[in-house]
Amino acid sequence: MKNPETAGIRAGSRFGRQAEAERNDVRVLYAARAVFAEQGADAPVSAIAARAGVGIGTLYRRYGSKEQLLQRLCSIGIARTIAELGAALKAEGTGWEVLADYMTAAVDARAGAFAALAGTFSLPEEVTAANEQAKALAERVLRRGHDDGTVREDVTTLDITHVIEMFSRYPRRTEEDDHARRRMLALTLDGLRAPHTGLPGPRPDWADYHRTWDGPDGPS
Amino acid sequence: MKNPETAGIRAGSRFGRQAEAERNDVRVLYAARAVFAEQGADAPVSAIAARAGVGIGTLYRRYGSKEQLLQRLCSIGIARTIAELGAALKAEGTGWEVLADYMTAAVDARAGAFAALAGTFSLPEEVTAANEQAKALAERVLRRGHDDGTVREDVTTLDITHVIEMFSRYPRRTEEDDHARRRMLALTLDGLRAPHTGLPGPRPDWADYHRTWDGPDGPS
DNA sequence: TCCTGTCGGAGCGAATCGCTCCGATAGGAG
DNA sequence: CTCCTATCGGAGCGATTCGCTCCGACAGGA
Repeated sequence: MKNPETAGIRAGSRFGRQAEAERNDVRVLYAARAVFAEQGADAPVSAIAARAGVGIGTLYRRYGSKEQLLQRLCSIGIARTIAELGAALKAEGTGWEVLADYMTAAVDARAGAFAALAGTFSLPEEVTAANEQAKALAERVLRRGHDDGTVREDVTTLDITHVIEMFSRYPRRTEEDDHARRRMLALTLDGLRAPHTGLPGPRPDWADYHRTWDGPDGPS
Repeated sequence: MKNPETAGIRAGSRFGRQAEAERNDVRVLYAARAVFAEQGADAPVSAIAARAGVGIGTLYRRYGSKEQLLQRLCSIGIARTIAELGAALKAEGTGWEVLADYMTAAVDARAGAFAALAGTFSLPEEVTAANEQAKALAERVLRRGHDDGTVREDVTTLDITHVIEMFSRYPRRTEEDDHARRRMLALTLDGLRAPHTGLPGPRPDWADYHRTWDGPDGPS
């Protein structure tokens, strides 16, 4: 690591400690995405380190602060969103189908999870620029649905953004949470058009719901 | 207050300090509902006291703990929900219209706001009993929509509950939040049926949205 | 004037969090 | 094998926050 040219370029080192460091980098990123997705963006950094199977010190050597880690995740997330929007533009199917697929993928990836702390940390300039790009792409995807008459005319891309953000924030503590979220998203997506299709999966179960309120130790 | 028969019965004292104490009781309840609605149920007790224009000591003399205050609010909330469901059963209109009105009112009142902390505090027995009653009433309201064919057959009352809870948790920091929430709820409600009606209000504005991310001091 | 009950908030103890610092250790060079 | 260096893991610090207690101030009623 004494050669400054290779500093920050990690794709080449494959053996020994450098390889471990490299693995830890991506493990931390995956863990951070998962933990922030499950517990919200004010989750403790220690939880991320634990999830990654890594010490706190290791985490902080890569990402100088929690804010920098969040920025890195935002950067990755918006890049992914842009890629998916680009793919949606080339995809086959009606405008509604393409839009629904994109929104489903975005919610699954929690693309709007960080909207909850809007204004609490600064966004890298590249991210705000990428956001503009994503907005323009989304406009084109939505227009396609408007043009072929499969998406109602009175929805805008900002409505789409709000929906993705709200569903991204929905908790995922249990499988029932996932199930409920998918059904609600299907409802909302059907609200974008007519006629309706069926809701996904079996009907939700009140027993599972009650377990959530009872806590892990059964009813009080 | 030396007569035990009048202890806890406050509707009679109208003058002096007892009247002030009485006013403070309801001001605290209103403030608690508002603060929990805006900041979530983990909002600090001091914020409630400040909102009510009351000292913390005054608040704690009425409600021995934050948990008791939450329980009181749950009790009031479920009673209100039951009353609205009863009214919905007698209301005129199609099954979808009645259901949509009820759900809109429930979301406006944040009837599902406390679901976020399910399992973190114990529910009074009366509340769990009232919940069962509300569930039965909701079943009848939904059945009406199924019977007259205005509500799709594959939604259940638990779906309705999930929708109310999710929208109840949606933040309300600005008017734009309210606006976005109303539009999304209209979308989801339309997802319950066909054909569609229009979304409420003007189209959302990206400029307002950006202000949220920029924070109170403008863009970075 | 005195007493009773109410009010408001300073502040305590506990819990949590972001982050630093350092001893332990694994791997490569000689 | 020995030594050196880069990396790892986590104890713990300082700051912050929160629920709650405690007490001095004070407004009526007798």
